[in-house]
Amino acid sequence: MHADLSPGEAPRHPRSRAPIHRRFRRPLFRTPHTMPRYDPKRIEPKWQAYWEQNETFRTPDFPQGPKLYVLDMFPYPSGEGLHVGHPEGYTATDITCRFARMRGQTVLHPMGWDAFGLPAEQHAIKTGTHPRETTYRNIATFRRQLKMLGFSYDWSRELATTDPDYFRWTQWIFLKLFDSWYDPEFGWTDHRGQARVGKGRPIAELPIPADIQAQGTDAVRRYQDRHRLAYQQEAPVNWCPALGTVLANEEVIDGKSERGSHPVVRIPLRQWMLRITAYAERLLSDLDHVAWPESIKLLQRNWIGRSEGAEVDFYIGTPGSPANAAGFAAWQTSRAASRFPLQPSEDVVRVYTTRPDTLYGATYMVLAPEHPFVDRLTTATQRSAVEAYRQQASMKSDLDRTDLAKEKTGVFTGSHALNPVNGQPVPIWIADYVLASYGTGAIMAVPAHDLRDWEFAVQFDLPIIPVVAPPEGYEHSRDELALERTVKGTVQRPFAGEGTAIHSDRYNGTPTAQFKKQITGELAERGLGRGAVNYRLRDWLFSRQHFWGEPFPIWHELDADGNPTGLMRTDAESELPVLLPEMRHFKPHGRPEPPLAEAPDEWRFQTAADGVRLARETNTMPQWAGSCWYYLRFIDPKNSQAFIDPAKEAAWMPVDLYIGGAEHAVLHLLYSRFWHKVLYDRGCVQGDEPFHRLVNQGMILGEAELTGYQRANGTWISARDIAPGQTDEGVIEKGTGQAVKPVSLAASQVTKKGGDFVLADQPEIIVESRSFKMSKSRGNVVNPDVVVDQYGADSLRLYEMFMGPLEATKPWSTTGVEGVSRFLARVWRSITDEQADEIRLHPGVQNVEPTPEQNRLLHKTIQAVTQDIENLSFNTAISRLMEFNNALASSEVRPRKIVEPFVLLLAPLAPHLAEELWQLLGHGKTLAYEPWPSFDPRLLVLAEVEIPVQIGGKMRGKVTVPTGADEATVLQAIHADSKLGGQLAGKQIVKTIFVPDRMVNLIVK
RNA sequence: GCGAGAGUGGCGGAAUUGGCAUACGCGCCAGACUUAGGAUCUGGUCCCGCAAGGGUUGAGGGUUCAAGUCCCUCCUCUCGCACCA
Repeated sequence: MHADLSPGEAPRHPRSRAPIHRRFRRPLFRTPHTMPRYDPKRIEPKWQAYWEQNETFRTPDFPQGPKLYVLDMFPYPSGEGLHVGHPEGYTATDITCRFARMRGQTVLHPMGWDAFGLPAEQHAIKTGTHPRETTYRNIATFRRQLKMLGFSYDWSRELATTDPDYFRWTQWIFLKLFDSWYDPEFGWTDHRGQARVGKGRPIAELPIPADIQAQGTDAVRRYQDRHRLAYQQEAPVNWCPALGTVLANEEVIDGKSERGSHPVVRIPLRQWMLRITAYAERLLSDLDHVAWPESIKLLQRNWIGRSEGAEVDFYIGTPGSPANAAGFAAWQTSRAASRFPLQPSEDVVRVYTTRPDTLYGATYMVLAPEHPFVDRLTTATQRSAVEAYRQQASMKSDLDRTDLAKEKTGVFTGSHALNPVNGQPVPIWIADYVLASYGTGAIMAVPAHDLRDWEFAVQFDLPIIPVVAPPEGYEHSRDELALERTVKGTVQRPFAGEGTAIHSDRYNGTPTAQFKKQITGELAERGLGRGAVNYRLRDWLFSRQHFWGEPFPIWHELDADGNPTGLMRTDAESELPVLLPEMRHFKPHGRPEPPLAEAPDEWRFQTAADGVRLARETNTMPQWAGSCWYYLRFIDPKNSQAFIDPAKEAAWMPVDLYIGGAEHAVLHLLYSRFWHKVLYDRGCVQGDEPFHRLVNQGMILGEAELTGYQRANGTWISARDIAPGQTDEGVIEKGTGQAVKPVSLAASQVTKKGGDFVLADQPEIIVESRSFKMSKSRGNVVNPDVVVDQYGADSLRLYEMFMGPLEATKPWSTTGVEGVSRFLARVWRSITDEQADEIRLHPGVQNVEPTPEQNRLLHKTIQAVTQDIENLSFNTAISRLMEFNNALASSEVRPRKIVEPFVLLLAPLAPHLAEELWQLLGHGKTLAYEPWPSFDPRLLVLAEVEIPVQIGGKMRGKVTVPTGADEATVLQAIHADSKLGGQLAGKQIVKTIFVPDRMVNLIVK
């Protein structure tokens, strides 16, 4: 896809050249004896061993003094090993932790492994290696790599989600979810003392309706099962018959399997669901209590997708007796008495709408193809068409169905419903643009005021009645204009905004907002509708058809024939963990069932004490499960009595700083918050939000690449003339549609012209310059092992922090690493004696008082570095340290009083080098708990300041005046200045803007 | 399409939140030490101009004594969502 050879240039490997030369040549050409140069290969393992042996970063069970819980999103230990993206966030947290320790905080900073997951299982299918083996081998690699980078984790708290000691409690939490129901009306007071309504409660407290009670214990159990936060439902899965396995959504691309491109069908399978929707409102409103980036909060808000509107019932008559005027009248009368029922009755289709004010414009209805009433509403003449349509729709995934580019499709059922406000019959259609899983799975279609309905109505020639007049001077949106049509010479357009009611009986003239409120109230009074809130958020599909996941602690009861009865039992808490069975073969067995269906019988079945045959649940939990609560277990990782000791939980939670990739902005963070809230409701934890402050580190891209484009005949073509996007064949020329070949170019072949890069010998050809996401296929992945080998861990850490703001996306640059590596070597040389044969202090490092200038710079640096680290602005902290070192290196005398604090300032960022220098300065133990240097603000003040002078808003010069000088003194200095005074001569100062110690602006005439 | 964020030297990026634009690093140029240098050190490096001076923060407009920073219009890029009634 990407040609690697640049014309006329020998192939070149960007990373391999310089360092090899340096390693071999430097000692050879050095002066006779080897000088004690900066040597990370010696220093770094030495201090890593020291920290490990002395348990320097071991965290006590309870904080002594102020606590700080700093957490990284723990990695999935892939077979590829650590990526340079990982150490970015990890370095940021490590700096924060080291800094906090020096400031006297007790820091909890743990690391672990999100170790269940598909790749290990796929590897097992291919090679027969047990996923456990692969996983623990990968973990060992990751652990080695992280230790090599010198992170100050408390490794005694390490955990993996695959450890039975860990997933024992994952299963335990599942049982809590299974044992809970959500009571939306329960009033209580939260830990902030605020009154709340709605809480997760023990299932034993679920009120059982009398009619259910009367049907016996099995009925009661089924009723309870329907209300649990963990419940079962038939849900479609991606079944690939050719591969004989069920696929995850991300393994399906365009309806075909990612591997092999085999067709994938959607078939319903019994699935576990978690009722996260019950917590939608709290997940939304509690975002106000956390210090997260607004953008992430917004993402979550959009994902939850709250909307307000109304539910309205449309009368359809009873099965066998379709809607008629008499039935409609009777229904209205009975509804006025009974009010609006919680569950829709058999004689209505219930719709959800955000625009109840457009009820008079509803000219048809649409049900989702899966709506339970479709069968009964389909008339004989329509039956075959409806069946065919439903069949077709069931094959499509949600993704296919929501493909916007497509025309709307649908089929008439043959039946009609009656509009509750005017009794008008409206035809009932089914169409896949209505989703079964949102709202009530049915809509009233108001084509005049909904773009989707408009499109559908035009497609199937259904009536369009405008019922809202746009406000005066309304300009139609681009989308509205795109759907414009002309009927008998009149232009018609949909209008989706708010305005004033027309063609709506006595409501005519009512503004939209008022109309909504009014009609919702009136419908409610007549028992025909009610105000309703809906969420885009769906319940969480919590089961996977995989082997390498947590087994569910659930048994299914079997009848005499060995068929499941639908009733369930749980494993007792004391029987946890439920371990995975020992299996040898991981190959798919060819049936749409989980691999665990092949487990040995002794794992699969048992007979309960009461003689009932039980079959174990064979689905496993998704990878999200283990990461939902790991932050809690880190606080008390070895506890065998409880998932966490409540006293420790109270002492350490919440997580004060959580850093990780933005790719988890929605799902992981939403799922964790949900579990935490359930645990909170059930009294297992004491706060309702787990992560106080969240920061997303940006992505690190590969090194910038210059790309030119060449036609088949070898002529160049400007990047401007390349069609946007790519096809399978590669890149296409805009005008001709001809395929062109991308060619990597060397920097020497390219120059800058205007805002573009162009070919040096053909300046009319524009070349593309950009960085790409690191990927194996592109070959631009940077391996941390290689970087550490060549430059050392401190250099890698420092470079990743120096690249730019933590949250920004930024390209890798090998020369940039060399730059920071040179800085560390300069620090080494400014404190050690490079002339000596052995390592010793630089002769300039003396026990003398610093000059006022040196002292001022030190205090300025302390102030700036302190602030920068607090703000996670590590790039500027590093540049401050560079400035300081530049000054230090250029002065003959380097007083200890400024060298020592400088080493301490460097310590969080480059801990190995700092420890080594600290030791060299004569200190006997680690600097990890040395007090952070403080600064004296009085020392920051200069005796004199240079003030910029503007005349008429333009910079004209500068004057030097005593600090704090008043306006008159400064003006005097300006007039005395030869240049400035001259410019003012003969002019009249109309106005003076004076900012003390900052600037002066003179307005002259 | 909708939502969010971002556009500053050859490159990564700074800029007391409206007050000296381009800190720091890379790269490049020159010099020093050298048999040699891709090590190290010194100096230079936004653009035009010999200079005086003028210009410059994606483009255009506005507010202000003063705009990279605030407001409006537009362009480009990145990320997220995408028939949610």
